[in-house]
Amino acid sequence: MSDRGGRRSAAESAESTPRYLQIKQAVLEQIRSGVWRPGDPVPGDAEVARRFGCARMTAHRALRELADEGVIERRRRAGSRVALRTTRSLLVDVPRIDLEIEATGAEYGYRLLARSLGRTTHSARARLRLGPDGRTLWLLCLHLADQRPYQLEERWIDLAAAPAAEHESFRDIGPNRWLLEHVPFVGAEHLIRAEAASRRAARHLEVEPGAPLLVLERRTFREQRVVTWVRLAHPGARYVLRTASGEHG
Amino acid sequence: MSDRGGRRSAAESAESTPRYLQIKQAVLEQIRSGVWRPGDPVPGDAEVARRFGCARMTAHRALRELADEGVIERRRRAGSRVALRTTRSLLVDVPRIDLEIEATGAEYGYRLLARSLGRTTHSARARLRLGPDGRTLWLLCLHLADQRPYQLEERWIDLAAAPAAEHESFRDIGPNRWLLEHVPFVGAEHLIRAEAASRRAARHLEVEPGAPLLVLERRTFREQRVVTWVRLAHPGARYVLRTASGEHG
DNA sequence: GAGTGGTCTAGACCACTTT
DNA sequence: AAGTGGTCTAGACCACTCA
Repeated sequence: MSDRGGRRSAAESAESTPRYLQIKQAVLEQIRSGVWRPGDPVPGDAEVARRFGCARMTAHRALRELADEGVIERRRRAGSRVALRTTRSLLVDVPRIDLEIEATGAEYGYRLLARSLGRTTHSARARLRLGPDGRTLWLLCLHLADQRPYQLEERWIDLAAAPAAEHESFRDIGPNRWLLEHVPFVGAEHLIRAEAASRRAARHLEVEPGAPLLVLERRTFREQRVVTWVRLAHPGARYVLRTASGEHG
Repeated sequence: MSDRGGRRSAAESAESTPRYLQIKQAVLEQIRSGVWRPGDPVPGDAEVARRFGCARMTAHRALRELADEGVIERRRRAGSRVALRTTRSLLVDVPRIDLEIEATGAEYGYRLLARSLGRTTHSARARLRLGPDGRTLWLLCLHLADQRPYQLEERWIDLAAAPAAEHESFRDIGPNRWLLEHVPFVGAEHLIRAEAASRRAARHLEVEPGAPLLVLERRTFREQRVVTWVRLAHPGARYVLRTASGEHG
């Protein structure tokens, strides 16, 4: 009588694909093939439920997910339409550095280059939204893949937000991994830019000064406070960011 | 008797926030505050439904969305746990160039620098997955903000996938906008890298040769076929990519 | 005012995984 | 074998918005 829940006739679907996914795929197919173009109306909950012979909730879930993904736009009374996609959003994966390197089969290496308490620059203070009495820990680290420089990490940690960091040497464990394990759950804000390598960065990354670097800056939040700010620099010639799988066109 | 559907006692929630969102927020709060740490068990559908006095479907939706967002991990029989977040996924906004520039208050400008039929390089052929007889249109365009170079766009279009492009001059409309309006719906694949400016790119972007450029490459698909491949280069000193709003930490 | 989407329920069956 | 998540239903009420 049914294949995975509810009541569905066997004739309607020999597949085990959930009904709401079948609906999503059918709608996407209409859009992909160009039958329904941007701005065109899309059948609503009731119509889809009727066509597919399912409950409105099932049709609704399919259409709601398509709306969440930006494929269609839904408005009460006005109905649903194929979205006018003016912006593309792009889901980029930023894995933990050691796992990323080991995933390629290379050997991961880590070196702490410098560690300093209290030497807080003015700009770091601003980026951390630090008060005048705020204390920070500053770290400079190098991550290596098969003994070659892979990423230069410069980091500030607000010691009020993560006090335990003061007593951690960071000689054997990278700050990223340490923070992931010691700061529970956080939001983040990222910038991606291209920069010319400074003399210091060039020396550590073993590139020419002025060489292009792909730089990722991240501010990490916990309850409105900036816990840490980090700058991750990669030699441009050896590194790319890729979109995660899935359709985010 | 209820405030937005179903049956809910007024005492339970004077707010108009949907029940499933209240549940999501409550779970997130436990995780954010560190009460539930990565790897810790999270109450399942039935338990949440009991605690919040709602139907299991409502609890299920909240937990399912948290799982979709990567906050928790769910496994049958084993139950739900706070996710061990080893990778960060990062949602980057790539708006349509003209809207992006005009949003800053600057005047948008566009210039077609070159247009060529059939001059398909070997590497372009490979990137487009083109057969030996495939024909392409090649374009080089410059996008300006207040008369200053902002983005250099180099593009190949597979004429078999978008035949109408052959008869479009692209002198007055950018290929991005044209394609958005003429190719219905597509998937895409992105690369982000830092590169040193070639002589040609430097001349057009008015930077020194070798200056760092932030380069975004995009392959756009329609039904398994590559419709177009584009390389968007920005002067590193004047451009950053930002994450879209929301928590993707 | 009427139609559309948004949410909720109570119950149901199934699939998967661990015990 | 049992417990958990995954899906589905039929019905319901509400909110928003357009005509």
